[in-house]
Amino acid sequence: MPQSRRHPAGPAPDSPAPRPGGIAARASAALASGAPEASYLAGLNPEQREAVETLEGPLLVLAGAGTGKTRVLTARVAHILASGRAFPSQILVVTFTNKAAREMKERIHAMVGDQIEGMPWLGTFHSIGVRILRRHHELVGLKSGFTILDTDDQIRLLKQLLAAENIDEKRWPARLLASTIDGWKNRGLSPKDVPAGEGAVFANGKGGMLYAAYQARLKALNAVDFGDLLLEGIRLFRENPDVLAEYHKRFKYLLVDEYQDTNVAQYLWLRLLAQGSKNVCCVGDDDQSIYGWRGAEVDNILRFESDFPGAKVIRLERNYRSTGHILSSASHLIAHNEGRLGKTLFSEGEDGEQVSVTGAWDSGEEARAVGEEIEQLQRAGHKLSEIAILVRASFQMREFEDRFVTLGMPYRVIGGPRFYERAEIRDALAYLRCVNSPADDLAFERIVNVPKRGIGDATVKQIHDVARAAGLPLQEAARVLTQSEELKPKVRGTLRGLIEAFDRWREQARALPHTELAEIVLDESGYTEMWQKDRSAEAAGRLENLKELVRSMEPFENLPGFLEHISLVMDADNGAGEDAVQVMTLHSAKGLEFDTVFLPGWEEGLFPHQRALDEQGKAGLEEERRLAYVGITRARASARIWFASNRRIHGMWNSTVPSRFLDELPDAHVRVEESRGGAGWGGSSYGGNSYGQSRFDRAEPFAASSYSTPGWQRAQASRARPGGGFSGGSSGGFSERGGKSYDAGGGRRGGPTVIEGTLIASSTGAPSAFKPGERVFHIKFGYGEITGIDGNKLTVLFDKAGEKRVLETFVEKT
DNA sequence: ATTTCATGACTTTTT
DNA sequence: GTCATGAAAT
Repeated sequence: MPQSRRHPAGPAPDSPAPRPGGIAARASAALASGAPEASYLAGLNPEQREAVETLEGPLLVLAGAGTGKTRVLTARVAHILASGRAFPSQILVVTFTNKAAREMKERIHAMVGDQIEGMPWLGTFHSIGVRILRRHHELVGLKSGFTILDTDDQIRLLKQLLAAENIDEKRWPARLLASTIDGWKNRGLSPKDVPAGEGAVFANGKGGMLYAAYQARLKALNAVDFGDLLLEGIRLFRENPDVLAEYHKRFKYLLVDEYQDTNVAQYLWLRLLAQGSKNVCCVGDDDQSIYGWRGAEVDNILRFESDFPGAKVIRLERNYRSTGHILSSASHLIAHNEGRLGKTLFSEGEDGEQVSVTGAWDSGEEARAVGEEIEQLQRAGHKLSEIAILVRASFQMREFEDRFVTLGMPYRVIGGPRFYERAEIRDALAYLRCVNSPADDLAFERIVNVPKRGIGDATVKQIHDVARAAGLPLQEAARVLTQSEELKPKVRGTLRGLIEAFDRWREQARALPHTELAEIVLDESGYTEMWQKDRSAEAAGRLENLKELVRSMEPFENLPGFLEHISLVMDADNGAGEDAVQVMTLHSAKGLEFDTVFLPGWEEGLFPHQRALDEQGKAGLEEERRLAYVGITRARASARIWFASNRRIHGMWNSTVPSRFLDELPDAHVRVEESRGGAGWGGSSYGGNSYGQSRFDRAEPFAASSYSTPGWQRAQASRARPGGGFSGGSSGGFSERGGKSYDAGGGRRGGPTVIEGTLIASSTGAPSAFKPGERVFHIKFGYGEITGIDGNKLTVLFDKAGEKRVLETFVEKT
């Protein structure tokens, strides 16, 4: 690592002392004189290399899917350091997620070694935002040690405000107000900036006022929400030019990842900081902008050149991930969008396998067939962790999960409720927050009656009244109240017990390590016991989570340190690595890649989602299309798209029409397949033939729907075509206009309906160790009673989940 | 104060 | 159909 030696050893990392001239000159001289190429440049293609080496002035790197965007960012940091143009502490690197920040950190570490230790300004927008606010808290009217509210706290606070204003929470839910305020904050609007008309939309003109009241409450609680971390930062910079100037001096180079996801507030924040050195490098892909619904402005990336005068744009179009057919399909699809900066991805790899499109009769068959294909892949030696199922909406996951549970196929759901969002974790954290800070009213409110200890709404209201009257935090108010005669003796006793417990824990906190303290708190509060008594399926997992929480505290110095970290980093590393099929939404798949990707549910209404079309019109459609593009480009070698002809929506069975996106795929790169599993596999898991019959009843107009016209037209056409039958047969239905024709799986089913029962009957084996009537426990479904046994498959009536068929290896006797 | 019942929503999700 | 939330019943 020659670059580490080039670095001056003299000044402390944080000292600005810029004397890059001499070093830079030496570095470039070394490069020019044909010195051995720096290791971080090895293997970069010409465009990547240009993006790494163009250090001065604004730069936009348009990096298509799989073109080595992170590689460029990390190499660029290495290059800045190696050339001695800046100290590690003078580089600002912002990402969106903690995960991205972590990965970036690791990869930079691999390149530059310990210099990464001197980079405190690598993190998410929000973590850097807090860092700045903590340094200048007094300038924005906050006391040191201000707390950061999570969404739950936010909603609770808003509910109180709505109640105080006598606004009907039914008609104007706090949740809606929260997202409205969030939206304003995303757009960089403080209460006075909200256009009057917009502020009036909520609760008959009270929206703007509520926003202002909310901000006032935050200040009173010495708290900020996530939006404030940026918004207050912007205000700080605008009102204090000297502070801004300090940061201008500090940040010589700014790097931004996933620029297409920035919202207006983030853009403003960044622009203020970038006005200093002007060396701002944004990396992103307008075609992967899929977060418009939470405030991301594709416009930011489209406007980059005019926002940052003199900006240079470099396109990375050489794809290293996917095979030819996959890449061509994705490119052809995304080309239907207008308003793109435009990139043409190419690869030098092989064409590989075509993208397959398969129709299934219904979502159940879709899951079954996909499950079967995965079993085949597994038998062929594919790793399960290289197979992903990417769905549009999370409700689609359940059917796959159920299927995998039945098959005994290991799977892992990515996303879903995150670790720190789980109720038990939030409760535990609320206890710790109360110990840490007696003034944390929101935390106190959360746990005052968890576990149930008889302190209900009425008592809480009394505490509130005392608190408001005396200007005390809730905990202190509660203490005062227990000293008075106002409470019933029983309630008074328990409340006093709780307050005393907190006092005791606070005392112990001085002496004990914080992990031990946490265990004591959870134990003595009765919280652990509450879950131990719980007989539901999740209880065991929750207790496990609590243990995990305590473990996760270990690396931290003390309790406050841990709590600060937690409020920003709401994710935990859910132990990856095991060999399991990955199930997730398209959104959470961004940035990942797999050998094989299944893309189920490509039907009008689901994908593109009806609501995106209704609410956002063309912009919504284009974002959905970008989502489709993201989905296809996740695949290295195999992309398999599915659609079902029937799907249950809100509990009702609906006929569906294949997605218009299927029309937009290029014929040459797509292979239309018939659903595997034909007769004998179709049908429902209920095993009832009444359902099989109804299938035929409903099937007629839809099963053979060709999709060479846009979705809704197709729907009209197929309805208007009574002769168009399901009986198209295994020849693959018929096609209009010579276009592609998709035959839903049901189409080739000519004979009598064979239900899954045949399969079950054939799976006889050794006598089961279980008996009907026995109580069992299942990791996913909880407790239940065996109602039937068939070989190694049990039918169990679960207390919570209803009747399910499961493999006996997945249950244990209770 | 707690349990049970009914009502309504039901895309995506980070910080 | 299913889940969460809020109001009536206990």
